Amino acid sequence: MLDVAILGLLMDRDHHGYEIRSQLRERLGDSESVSFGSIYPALARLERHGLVEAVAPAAPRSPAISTGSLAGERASLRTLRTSAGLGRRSRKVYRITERGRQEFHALLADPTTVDDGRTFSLRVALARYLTPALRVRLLERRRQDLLERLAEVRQGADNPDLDAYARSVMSHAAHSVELDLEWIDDLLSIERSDSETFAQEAK
Amino acid sequence: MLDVAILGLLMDRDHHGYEIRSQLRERLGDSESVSFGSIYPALARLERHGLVEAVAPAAPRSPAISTGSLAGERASLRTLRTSAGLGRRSRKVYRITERGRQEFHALLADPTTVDDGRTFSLRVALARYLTPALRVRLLERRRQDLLERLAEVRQGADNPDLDAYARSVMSHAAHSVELDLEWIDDLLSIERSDSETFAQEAK
DNA sequence: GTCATCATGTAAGCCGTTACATGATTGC
DNA sequence: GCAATCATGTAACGGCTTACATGATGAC
Repeated sequence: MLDVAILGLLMDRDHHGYEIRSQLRERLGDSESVSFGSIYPALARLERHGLVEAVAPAAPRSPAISTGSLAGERASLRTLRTSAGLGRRSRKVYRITERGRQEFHALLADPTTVDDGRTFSLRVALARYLTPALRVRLLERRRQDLLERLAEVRQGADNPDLDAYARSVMSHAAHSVELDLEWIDDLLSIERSDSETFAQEAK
Repeated sequence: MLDVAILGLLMDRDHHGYEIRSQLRERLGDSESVSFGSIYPALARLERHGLVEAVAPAAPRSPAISTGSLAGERASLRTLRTSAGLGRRSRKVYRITERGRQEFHALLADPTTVDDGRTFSLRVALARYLTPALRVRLLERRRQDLLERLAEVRQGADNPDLDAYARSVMSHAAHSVELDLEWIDDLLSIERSDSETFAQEAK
């Protein structure tokens, strides 16, 4: 799922690795920060697979004429790692490729992966890249899972075998799932009113 | 954290591996079930470390006199794997040892591990095994972390750069954290009123 | 007699972490 | 000149999953 998240951020604009960590929290709502030891290898892998590419950032002074020499190689690497005059140096900025965009859409819509809370939130945060029909499918699937979970934790909350602390955990879990369900129902009703507004989507 | 969870279940009563998975959900509120491929190796490891031991379940007919022979070894294994006449067979039932109890308390109270939502819930579910002071420490730590997270997601919810879906994720995350905080504050006020009721705890 | 459920276990591998190594830039 | 922050990367390792292999019991 890290791959979808990174590709999702790059759909918006170019990023360098260090930045991606904070963006994951700020834009995609990721609660436990992923470590750099995950991010850099992931970017390298995505680059090897041709889904992203390193770019020379904006305002390229001395446009890096390739001389074919070793010196030229080093120079272009330096250019690659030089930022847009904003002070910082030695950044490696990545851009998503066309293949990356295709892969992103495929991963985001993949019906075989079962969502937990984290991946579901990630997908909703990127839901503008899904079709209305895929959004509804995503939401309804999660809704079904949460209804089952709700029945389970409600039973736990009423279980007299459990002590007060364990019951409290169960009852809080129930409230938490209820809140999630309200959220999903809100999102679903928005999807439905939208599709009424422009009565055009294929049934 | 699987170790604490398993040991926590065994603090209550003996369990066999297959049962532990369901108990994790039903009694400890674990939302994503851990697989058997995790549980059995964990039990084997705990047994190697002497924290749990396999027991011959109740009503041990033919008390398994050790003959030293290979046949005897097999027989005692069979006894070990025979359940308390409740139909089921070939279960391996585990009991926590004294060292296991010590280790359990140490792990549960360990101040060096930072809790995420999952481990925090687990610890609260097992909070009856903590002293009042340790419970308060656990709750207050988590409270602090959540306050920081709340500030972050509230900013995200107000960020006009984000589209409606991403903002919705942030705003739901905020509500979710608020619910968690209410829960924690409830638990804290209970802890405090309890310690007033029996005004005895060392300050 | 065969299917669903209960039950244990192993092996391969994924995905992520921590710890380490390196170095540039900014502010004091 | 030194510390804090920004920035990239590697290596070792940990924990958990999936898939596989095996087998007993109870229900139909």
